[in-house]
Amino acid sequence: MTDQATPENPNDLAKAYDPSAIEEKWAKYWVEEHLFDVPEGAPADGSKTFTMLLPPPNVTGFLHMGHMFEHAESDILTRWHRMRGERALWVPGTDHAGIATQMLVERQLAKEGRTSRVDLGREAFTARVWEWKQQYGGAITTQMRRLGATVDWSREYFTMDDNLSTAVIEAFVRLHEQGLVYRGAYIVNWDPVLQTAVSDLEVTHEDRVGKLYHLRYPLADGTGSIVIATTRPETLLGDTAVAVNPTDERYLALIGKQLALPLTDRTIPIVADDWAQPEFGTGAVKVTPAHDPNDFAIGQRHNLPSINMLSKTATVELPGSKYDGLDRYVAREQIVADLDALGLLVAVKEHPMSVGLSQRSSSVIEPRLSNQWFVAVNQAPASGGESIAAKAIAAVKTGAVKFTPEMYEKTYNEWMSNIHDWCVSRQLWWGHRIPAWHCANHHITVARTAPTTCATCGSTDLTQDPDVLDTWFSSGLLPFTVFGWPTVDGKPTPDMAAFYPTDLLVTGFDILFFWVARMIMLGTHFMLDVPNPDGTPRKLADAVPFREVYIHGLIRDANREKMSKTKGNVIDPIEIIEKFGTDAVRFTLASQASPGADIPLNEARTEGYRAFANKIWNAARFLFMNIDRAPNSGVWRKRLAYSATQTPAKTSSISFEVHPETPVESRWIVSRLSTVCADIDRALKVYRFDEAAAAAYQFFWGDFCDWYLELVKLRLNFDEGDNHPGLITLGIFIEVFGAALRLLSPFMPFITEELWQALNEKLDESAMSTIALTRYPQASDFPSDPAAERDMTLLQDLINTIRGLRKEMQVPEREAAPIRIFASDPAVANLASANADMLAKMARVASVEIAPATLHGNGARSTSSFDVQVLYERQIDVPAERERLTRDLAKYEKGLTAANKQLSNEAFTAKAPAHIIDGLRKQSAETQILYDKTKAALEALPPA
RNA sequence: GGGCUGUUAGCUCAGUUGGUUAGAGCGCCUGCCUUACAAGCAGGAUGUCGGGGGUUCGAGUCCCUCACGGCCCACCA
Repeated sequence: MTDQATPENPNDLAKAYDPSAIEEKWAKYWVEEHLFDVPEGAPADGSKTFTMLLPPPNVTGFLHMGHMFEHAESDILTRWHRMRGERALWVPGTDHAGIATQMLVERQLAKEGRTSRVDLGREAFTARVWEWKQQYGGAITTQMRRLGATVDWSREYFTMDDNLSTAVIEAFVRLHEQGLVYRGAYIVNWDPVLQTAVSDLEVTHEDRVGKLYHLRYPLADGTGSIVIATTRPETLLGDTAVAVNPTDERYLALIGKQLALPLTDRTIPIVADDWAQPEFGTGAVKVTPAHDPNDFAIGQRHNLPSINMLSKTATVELPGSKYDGLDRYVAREQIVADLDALGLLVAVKEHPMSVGLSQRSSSVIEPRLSNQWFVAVNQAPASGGESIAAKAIAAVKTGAVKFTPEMYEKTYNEWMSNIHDWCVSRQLWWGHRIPAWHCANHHITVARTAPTTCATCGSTDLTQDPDVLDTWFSSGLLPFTVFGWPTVDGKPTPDMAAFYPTDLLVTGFDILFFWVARMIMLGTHFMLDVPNPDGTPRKLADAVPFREVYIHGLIRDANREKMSKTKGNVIDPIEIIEKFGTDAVRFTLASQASPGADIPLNEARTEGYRAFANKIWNAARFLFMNIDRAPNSGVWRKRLAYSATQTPAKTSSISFEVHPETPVESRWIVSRLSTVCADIDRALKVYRFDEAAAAAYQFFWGDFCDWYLELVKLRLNFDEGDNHPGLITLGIFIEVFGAALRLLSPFMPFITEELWQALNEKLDESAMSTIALTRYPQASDFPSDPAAERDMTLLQDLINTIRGLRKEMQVPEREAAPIRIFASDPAVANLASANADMLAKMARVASVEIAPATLHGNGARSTSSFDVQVLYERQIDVPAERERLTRDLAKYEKGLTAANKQLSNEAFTAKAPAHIIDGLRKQSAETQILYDKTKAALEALPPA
């Protein structure tokens, strides 16, 4: 704790809150004390569990604002559930991130001027990647520790850990056994820079203006020609047909004829296929089965050969051809020029098109025919049952998995219903190697461990498939592999029994298909085979990887722009944290977080929440100062003892004592506390972090500091012995403050921990422990007191009215002035006289005079229940007062007219619900009073 | 081509199933160093709820339409 005690400030907190002085200490404490580690298996005491999997960041990654946002939301929920007495488990880990990591190490090699990965060899290269991983990997998890994320570090995993790798192999082999994995030559998205296939999802599309070339292909018999249209003329070298639509009358006569393919010595047929659209281009399309997915399909339909004419690096690969070895774009220009020279270039038109780019390398994807491994997602397993996609669709349709916001269910269904087989092989070295072995006779043996002989021909000449699996294949298994799948005996492990299905997944929509959908597919597929803990067969509803998915928005900059390095508008979380403190940043994020909503980050807002932290800090200073002043009495110590023993497990038999003679502000604040507890719980249940944060903020600043803390200054007198009401008030003050800290703790863990422990220390509580393991305040813990709330509201009205009047009359800030209250209701008058000290403190009232009637005009301010005058020599500013009254009058008149018009509408009174009509009547009556009063006051003003 | 989504105060956003006079933070104006806090206190101003039409006793909220944004999916040579 910082120690800047001064005679003026007889407490030991610094005058302003300095996050940097305390955050590291607590971050370290939370980790080192293993406070959030969760033991294996179900809790012995039968308490509920709450389980989440951290979306594993790439091992190469650094923390950005998006992580911090996601982690803040997740941590708020985890802390909240934990404080509610649940066994909260948040499992962290990192992903080996095949492509990203391999790229990074390759780049490093290049920078060192060392040999390429190919020269290094596979074994040495992967060793090098592991080395890199040990040394630099997992920067994010280090940063997470500093930010106080309450994950269970004892369970931290890496997707290439031995047990997880074994599970990946098991999953692949089982899919193969079920006939759901196959290998074949298909058109895939080829990244010529990374030299690997990538899945459809890893291709992003960009609109560009390209060129559409019209090329003439002469008939082989010399009787004519046909003009085709293409955007990629270089692929002409791989053409094996030209297709026209069977209904296209222009070409009917040509169907079946042979064309002399220009620049080659090959002839190719003209085929009829529906794919060719008469309206597009010339209506005739060249068919290149090896380099276009549609052409591949046409090739299949018409039994056309495929000519693979592009290499792995997208250069022309046609030995003997003059174009052999040319880059695809160089070849394009060359070929167009050559065709032009031959008079076969008919036209070149600008053509808007969408170009497929590799998400990782940004290179233009080249569709390429190659041998790849696929997961058959639409096929029923050999052993029976439904396809992977069917189960994944059912999981969401039946509500076993729920999305927030709900609209993502639609997106998910749409995608899942049109899903293609999943290309899972990658031509990389870093990742889980595919457990398949090829023999010299081109047979493939898929096995859990390296086989000695080929399963088909018995050959012993075996080499393992060089490819590795898509990173998302392994991460898609995580919800059950982290809990011990596959199990030796087929029964669930204790962890699986306790924590699967997990309760919630917090993630962004950017990995909805990549990861969320894959987890649902693989979870429902594999876990359906694992029986329930009691031995009964598992149902789909309990095979799902998580019961709920909460999808958050994107972090944007202050102008709602997406953050990107090229735009240079990236906000570094560490920087902003150093500037404002972790709690302030967390609160900023929470205060704007509602399902699906993007977060525009602007510093002004964070500045405001830094001020909020400072406010909390200073409220503590004030409390501590009073504790120091107070005699060492059991009265308030009992209060704190009560507070400190509030463990999450204690869920009942709690009663907070408030005596009827306790001053109104204390009864009021306790009642408000009850309400705000309910509000926060309600909001967090539906992921309205913004509403929860606003409720906590408003309560602490608006109610607790602005009103309670000021009023309590009237009560905290300790010079009359042990049972003085001041001590009772101090006890309530301590308890409400403690509860407020606990309420805020999930949102602002650092400052609340610091102050909670400081408070405990101050009260010599020996059983000190982290605030994170105390009970989350519940509405039922505190008595609701409608009478106190009503009285307090009236007093606040009175004080606000007097303040406004004083301001208008320009009564000097420090000068007290007498007031006169006119109220027809004696209860109002009584309340005012009984709380004259409150009025004096809050509105500088010198004395209160009561007049039993109402007053119209004469410099009074009015509400519907009272009029009040400030008795001061200075006259009110007549023109200003007239202006204000005129404005009010117009407002009331408008409201009155509208209300009365509606009330006299028979259709309204006949159809509207009673409470609406009553409400409107009441409002109309009140407005009428205000109108009359205002009108009278206006008339009473001296003439202009 | 298909789908989703947004437009509310100068700025960034709330506004639950349609219901009483639309809110918050920041910013702005005025006055205060009032012993927890100037990262503070008190008071104040600010809205044709994107345009138009419809349903309804009643619309920021539901429907249609237009305008301008944003996002996702897709095998348009």
